[in-house]
Amino acid sequence: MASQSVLTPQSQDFPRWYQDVVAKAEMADNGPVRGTMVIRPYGYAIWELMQQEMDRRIKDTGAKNAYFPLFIPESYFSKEAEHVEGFSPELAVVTHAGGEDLTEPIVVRPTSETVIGEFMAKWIQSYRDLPLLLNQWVNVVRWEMRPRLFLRSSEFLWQEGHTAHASYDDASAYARRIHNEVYNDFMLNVLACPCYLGIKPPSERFPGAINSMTGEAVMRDGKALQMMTTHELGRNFARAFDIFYQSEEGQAELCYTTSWGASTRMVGGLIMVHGDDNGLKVPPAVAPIQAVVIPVRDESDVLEAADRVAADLRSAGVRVEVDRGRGSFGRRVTDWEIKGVPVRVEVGPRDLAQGLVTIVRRDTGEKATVGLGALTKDVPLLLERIQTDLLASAVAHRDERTQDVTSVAEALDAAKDGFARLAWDLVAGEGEAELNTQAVTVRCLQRQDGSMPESEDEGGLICLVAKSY
RNA sequence: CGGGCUGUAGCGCAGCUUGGUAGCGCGCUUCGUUCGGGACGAAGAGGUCCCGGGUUCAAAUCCCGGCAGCCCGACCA
Repeated sequence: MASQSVLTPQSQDFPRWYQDVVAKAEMADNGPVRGTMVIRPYGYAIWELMQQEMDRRIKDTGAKNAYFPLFIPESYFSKEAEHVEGFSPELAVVTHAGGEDLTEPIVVRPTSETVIGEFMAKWIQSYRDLPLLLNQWVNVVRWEMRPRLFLRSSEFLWQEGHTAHASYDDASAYARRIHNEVYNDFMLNVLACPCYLGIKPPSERFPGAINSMTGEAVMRDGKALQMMTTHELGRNFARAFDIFYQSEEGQAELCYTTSWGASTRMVGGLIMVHGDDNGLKVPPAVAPIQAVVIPVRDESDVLEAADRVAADLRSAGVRVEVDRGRGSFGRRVTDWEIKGVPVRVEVGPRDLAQGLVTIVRRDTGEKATVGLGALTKDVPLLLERIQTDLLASAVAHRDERTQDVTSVAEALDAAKDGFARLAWDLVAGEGEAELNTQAVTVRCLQRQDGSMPESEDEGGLICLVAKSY
């Protein structure tokens, strides 16, 4: 039997590896328009589980879901100077509709601060209306120069939260709560993707924000991927859209607003953090299929046993599927490995004769034989262990790929295959420009202890720099 | 927008130099044998050779003009 690689070429050529996995795991295809993406049912099932987990956390902070229009009058964008400048190059604009040229072009939303700002101004009258905490799950369009499936597509799905507050402190505290209790908690406990949390340097800030917080994950090849972002918008958008409230003292006051988002990019991040040359490794928390039962022979007693095993696991709360494919054993196993199903249960006559089945972990390849009666206890436990082990190995990989350095030159060297951590004072200004010449960017600023600074003015900050997707 | 490259079956490609019946691998369909780590045999289906024009008895192949896509930089969730 000739050995043959599932995925070629391998990790040396990472984007190509990535495309192969996405295609073979039946996650997504390129859409008919350059940069758009078709998400296939398996990829969407992962996204749905992510949505559920994140939506629950968002609602726990008191935010409510709503919906705002896809089409935004172009004039809304010009109301905030930095915002329009930042987004103009990547807007898709409708100029023609109903068989006529439009008098005012319509922008397909790249993000919804502007429309939502317009409505916040109408909805907020009194301090009693605050905080106003809104979220929406929608598609947005950004005409990027180099699209890549999941990581940066022209159209993508996301959650965008928009809130208005009476004070800077309240806005700031809420933004930090979202960043920690929603985003970081989700990344650690659901996606098992540890992120460096920090603030963006001014050069990388969201257009119109006074502060942008980020979570930067370390991909398998050492490059960075921004997994989510939370912006403090100060009073910039409130001023542009007249979002006032009447205070207890009867004064008209401008609101402080925030916005925060996380997108289908997380699916791509998941693949590139946990995947290997055999395909995906999907953490059990977001695995549409947590265990696949494979009858090793197409014989009725084996098939029946497989069905019983699946029924038992299902009743134990495991998302399970029986593989009734006709291919050879090896083919079927490989196909499930590519899809990253965390646990494989092999049901065959030799084991069955002794009342046993074989269970195999996708993440380590480790095999064990267990009694039929123990499965409903062992598989859920194993799924929990895989979830925590995936996080542990991602943390270890992140740390291996991060070097402490003491100069921009050393940082450039370290950024060839990972992150570099150094004093922000060494980088700010000319150092950042020098890094940029080698496609290395400042991913985030942190305090010495790794915690989130109030702002870049704090002094004594460190920065993490890397190449990014 | 700079610098490289490619358009031929669903996917990956050969054929083009030197014009002459549209090919290969994978995948797909049917039947049979298989099935504890990527099986095998037999038979089949599938084409606007990117588009337009030119040269020629004859163009995937030569000439001219378009268009599209990919990779490396600047943008970005």
